[in-house]
Amino acid sequence: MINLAKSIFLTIISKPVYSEKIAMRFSKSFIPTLKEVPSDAVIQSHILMLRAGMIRMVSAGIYSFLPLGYKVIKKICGIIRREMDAIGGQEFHLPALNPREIWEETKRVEAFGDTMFHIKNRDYILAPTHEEIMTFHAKNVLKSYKDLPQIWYQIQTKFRNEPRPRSGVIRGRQFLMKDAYSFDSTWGNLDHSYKLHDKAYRKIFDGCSLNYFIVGASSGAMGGTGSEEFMVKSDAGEDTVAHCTHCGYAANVEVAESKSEAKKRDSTKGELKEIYTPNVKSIDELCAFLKIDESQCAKSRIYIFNNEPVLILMLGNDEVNESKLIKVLGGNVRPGRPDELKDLTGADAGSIGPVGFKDKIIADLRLKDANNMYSGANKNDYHFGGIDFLRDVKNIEYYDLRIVQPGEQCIVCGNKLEVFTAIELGHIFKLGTKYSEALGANYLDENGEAHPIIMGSYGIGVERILACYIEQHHDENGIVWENILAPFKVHLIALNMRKEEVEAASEKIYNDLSSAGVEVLFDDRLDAQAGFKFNDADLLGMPLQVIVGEKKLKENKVEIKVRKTGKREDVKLDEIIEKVKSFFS
RNA sequence: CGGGGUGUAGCGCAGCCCGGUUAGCGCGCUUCGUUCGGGACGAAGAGGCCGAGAGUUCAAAUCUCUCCACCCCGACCA
Repeated sequence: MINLAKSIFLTIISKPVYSEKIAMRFSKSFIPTLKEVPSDAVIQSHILMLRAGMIRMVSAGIYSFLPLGYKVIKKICGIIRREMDAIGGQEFHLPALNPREIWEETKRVEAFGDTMFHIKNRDYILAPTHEEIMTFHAKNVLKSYKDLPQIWYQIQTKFRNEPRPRSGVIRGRQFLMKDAYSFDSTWGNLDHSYKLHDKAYRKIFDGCSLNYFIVGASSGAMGGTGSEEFMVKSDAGEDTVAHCTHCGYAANVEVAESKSEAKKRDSTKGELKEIYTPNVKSIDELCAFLKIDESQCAKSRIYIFNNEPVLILMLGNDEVNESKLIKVLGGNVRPGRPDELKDLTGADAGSIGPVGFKDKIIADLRLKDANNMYSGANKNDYHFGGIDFLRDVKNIEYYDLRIVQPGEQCIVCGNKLEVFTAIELGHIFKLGTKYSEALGANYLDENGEAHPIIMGSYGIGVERILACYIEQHHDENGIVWENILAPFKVHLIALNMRKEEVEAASEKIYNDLSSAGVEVLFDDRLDAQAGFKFNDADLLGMPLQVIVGEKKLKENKVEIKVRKTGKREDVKLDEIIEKVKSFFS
């Protein structure tokens, strides 16, 4: 008797207050699909989200999620929560509206500049991220080493006044971010928290069936332990990265390096000689004219740094990487204008060279101490041959200045590098004590000494997961959902609801599926043509389509179509549930 | 912020150069009928401040100026 009462009680208290509706009728749902492609969408994920009735634009970079799209967002958030909770994360919900004062304390009002939204009639800002508020709470609560470590996270709306929103939901002015913050007492413990996030992030992106790779963001060398970016290859990407599929080396091209052989010094000592080279401008023309290899040529580029000219020498057709150049010189660099080139050297681009150049010269490492080189003679239509960088040019400084090209050898393993653009999905970052110091978030150690809490911050763009997923999982007919993120598992299509037997059979299947716990979207629209329903089903892309038509019903069968493969199979009415369940198991 | 482009019905567009009936077309929507396994057909409808403002003119979607919005390329991107 007591046991019975207990079990009833447990049943009552364990019943969830609310659970997501798993079955929907198309005729009663707001899923405004579009046949035509909206003119301002360019990339596939944007086009398909609009066409599938998942989102609508309100203003540049501001989108509404419609029920179908929001359903997927909720699933993504579910996966994120699962993995964040698994590493001990605790979910918060912080305000988006923040007092500006706290942002002044960390000097980030200035740092964000125009990217931050400011409220006009109060001293508030709309938060672009939440280091400040999280640290504010940490300061008030985490007083002792016994309170640490902590992992706090939230899934919440961020506001950034992007100068140019683009690619639909990928770069918006308002977007959802999962942001997490770790609080530790030692740097070693921070390493641990960081690794936990690294692991969780891999599980999240794997769980979402995304094909991604990881870039050490802080430096090109593999040792970038302080920060990693989780990236997805995409033409809509905003970062260009070099990636080695063999060993996993990945780096932003701004810092990427490859194995490129330096020009070796010849044992024979050539004489410096001026050569008449009429109308020869490019390296290729020079090679053709003199019948030499591009590895014997030094290309010259003139940049202006703080109003001072700098001659940059590159081997053959290597291109100058301006990011690397800026790093070397220290900012404020621009290419020289044609008139400046003429004034400085007496020649136009194509005939410029290091011999006799009076100002600063820096060269790419591949050229170090090279001899017997060809380069411009600072006189139109003339080049020098036999240049010895030790003998004929003085004070050259050497740096890595070149842009990595596709197909070059990986700096780590020597296999071929790919170069492509990518979207940043997530970023994990060892913050250290920047915010805890600025806001005075200290804890007391075992000896009663105060130390700033050591922090990490970890972000994921929620909508980007969705957009990248669609970028990677679609075909010419629409979206192709894998089981995990699909808004519904089954798209049940009644081909002609006006036929009694079709209506009766599909209603029964609908009820059976939903009571079996299968998420099902039932296209019960009365007057839509078969083709119309098929195309909508392919566009929306649920993994399995169950097609109920008059013909097959005569044999007590329906057709099941797998969206991804297009494979069709006839299934007996009383075997549908079993068939569907085995497909998803 | 620089360069380019576009704003006309819910969506996609024509008309604009060269001003002049009631501003059109396709999709979608409403009603009726016929269709019903790959975006059907017929008939009848509804729906517009032609992005906003100012100007030129007898007359402006159309010409001029200003502004705004949106898209693309670039710059920027904690």
